[in-house]
This record gives sequence, C-alpha cells and structure tokens, in this order.
Amino acid sequence: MVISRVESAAATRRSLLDAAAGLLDEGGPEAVTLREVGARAGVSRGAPYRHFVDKGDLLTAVAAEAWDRLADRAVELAADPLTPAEEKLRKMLAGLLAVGREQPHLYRLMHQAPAGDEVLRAASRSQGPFVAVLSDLVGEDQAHRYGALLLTSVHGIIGMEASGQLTADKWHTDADDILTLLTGMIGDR
Amino acid sequence: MVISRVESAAATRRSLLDAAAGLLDEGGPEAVTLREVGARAGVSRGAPYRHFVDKGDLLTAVAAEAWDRLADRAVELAADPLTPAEEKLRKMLAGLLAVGREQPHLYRLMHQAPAGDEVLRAASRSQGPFVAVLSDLVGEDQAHRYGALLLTSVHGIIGMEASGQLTADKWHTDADDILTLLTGMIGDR
DNA sequence: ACCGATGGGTTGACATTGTCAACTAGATAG
DNA sequence: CTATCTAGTTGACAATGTCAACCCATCGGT
Repeated sequence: MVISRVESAAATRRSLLDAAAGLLDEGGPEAVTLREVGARAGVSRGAPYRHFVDKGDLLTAVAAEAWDRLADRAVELAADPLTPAEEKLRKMLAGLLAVGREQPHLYRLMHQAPAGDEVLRAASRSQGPFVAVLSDLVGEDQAHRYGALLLTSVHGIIGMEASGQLTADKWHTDADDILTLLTGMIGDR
Repeated sequence: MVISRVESAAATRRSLLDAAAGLLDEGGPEAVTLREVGARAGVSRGAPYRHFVDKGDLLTAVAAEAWDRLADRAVELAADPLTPAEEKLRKMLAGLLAVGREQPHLYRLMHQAPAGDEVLRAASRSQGPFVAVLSDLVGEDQAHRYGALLLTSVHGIIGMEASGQLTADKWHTDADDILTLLTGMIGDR
C-alpha cells in the first residue's frame, strides 16, 4: 500500500489529536504540552503548527470531535425504531454523564467558555435528535423547554459531582436520584 | 496611625488577593501571572510566596473568599424574618446567577475540579441556610433532594449560558424561564 | 524524464512564566 | 543593644508556546 502525501499528513493530524486527547485524559490540561503531543505522535514540537494554528486550535478540535461522537450516537439512537422514547432519552443523558465521569478533563474542555464556532456547531448537532425524542414524550410545543431544562440539569450535576460539591452524605441524594426526580416531574406533565 | 509588621503583612496579603481577583475578572485565567499580581499589589514577583505556597494556593484563596461572600449573604438572608421563603430562595439563586454572569472567570475558578478542602468548606457553609429556606417550602424531608436539584440546575444553566450553548434562539427559552419552570414544578409538590 | 513549486517537518531561538535559593533590611523579643 | 525573625527582593533556571529559517520528499506541468 502506497501512502500519498495528503494521506500521511492526515495520519499525522489524527495522531496529534489522539495524543492530545490521551494526554488530557491521563494528566489533565497541564499535561497537554505541544512538545509531549508531538513526541507521542512521533513528530517534533513544531509539527502541530502545520495542522493547527496554535495550541488552542488543537484543543478546540479535540473538543469538537468529542461533541461529534456524542452527536453521532444521538442521531443513531433517535433513528432506532425499536427502543422506546423514554429509553432513548435515558441513554442520551447517560452518554453525557459517562463522558463527565470517565473523561472529566475532556468534558471540561468541551464546555470551555466561550466555545468557538467549530465546537458550537458540533455540539448543536445533537440537539435535533434530542428534541425529537422529547417531542414524543412531552409534545412538540414543550420539547425545547424541557430539553433545555434536562440538558442544563445534567450539565450541572456533572459539574458539581466533579468538583466534589455534590456528595451523597451532604445532600442525601445523588446524580441518579436527582435525574429520576426530574424525569418523574416531567413525566407527570 | 502606626502599622505593625503583621498588619502590613496582612495588608499585602489582601492586596495580592484583590490583585489576583481583579486580573482574573478583567483578563481571565491567562492574565493572572504572579509577576502581574505582584506589580498590581505594589510588590515584586516573589512576594506572593511569603503568603501562599504557590500560584494554585493563591487562586484557591480567591475562590474560597468568593464562596464565603455568597455564604455570608445566604446566612443573612435566611435570618431575615421579614422576607417570605420563596423570595429568599429566589434571591439566593439570583446571587449565584449574578456571579456566573458578571464574573464568569471567578465563577469557573470556584468550581475548578477537584476543589480543595478550603474551597469545599467555604462552599458548604451556605448549604445550611439554603436547605433551611427550602424546608419552609417543600418540607424538611424533601429539602435536601430539591436543594440539590435546584443547585445543580442553576449551575448547569450558568455553565451552558457561559459557553454559548444555551441561547434563546436555539432553545426557545432562557435561564429565567427554565428556573420558573423548575420552581413551578417544585411548587406543585 | 526533468524542474520548479508546494507543503509537511525539523531545529534554533526567544519571550514569558512559575519557582527556588541566596540575600537584604526593618521590626521585634529578650 | 543585640540576636532573631520574616516580609520582601533579585538572580537564576527549567518548561513552554511560538516564530523564522531551513530541509526535503512529493507533485503538477512541460
């Protein structure tokens, strides 16, 4: 197999993104240095500048890809005719929760303020399927409102859990309990 | 007025904290360099090390002070016998929202994960009055659950608002609307 | 088959920054 | 009055993001 120039360049770009994401997961934002990213990708410290305008641009791309993965799963889920709407909703929210818990640094990066255009577009892509599922549950006219309520709530749960402010001993509750409380209140509508 | 050595040291510490908070507000985390903090406080770049173990410790102190200010207001509010419970609740949540909107960098710092002991203690101090107010509204047995729900929701609203993901044109709603939706649902209990 | 151009990659260099060690000097205790 | 303590300063150093100059393999046109 012969690799063309553009193919090898694309491969390097992929390696850089993976290296940055890996370092972020393992050591947090501090651990993501362009030198280490380059080394892990098998190139030198200056190579990233051939693919990203600066470090921030690289991190933006990492965040956008993470949002895209979530959006892909949301689209996939929404299109599935077999699973009931409630389960779709639960799985979508669980996907967010999973990222927040298993890749907290990546999750923080995805919400870094203010998000660039690329990130916002990727993040918005999951809105369609999300609202569609909610329409089946609470009606089309209220879907957006409840969607916003659910998303912000889950985001808040993840954030406060990560910072150690939401603990079972202090609040006599936990993330799952809050979510059932919330979805229960919505279900009553 | 004669100033003793400890008094001047305490004054320097105050200046350092104010300088760091000011730089954070004005230019974000990037703008907070120990050299600039020192300059703004009228001392040199090494002076902060006489009051804080390192840069992180200084920022932790800034965050803890911000939480303490909120807690002071919460205690004050809860003790006021004139205002009704609903208004107390609204004002407490509004206080959080105000910090998130007017001092977004400070707000992010306050939730930086994982929070140190000092920050957690300061943040927890407002829990008592907050839950107390909620007890008047939803009963003592449910106060903690609804408290956690409200806090996480507000936190999520602030975060998604700050990152530009919660906009009126995308969700046909806004922070206030979500909050009234939420408090309305709670009021029905 | 040659050749100039293009663009990915490397390396040297520099400014910024956090941090430490050695040092100074003014206040304080005895 | 002296010894001590300690807030504060300064020089130095390593790490890091970034730019400029350079190298060279590939590719399109002739």
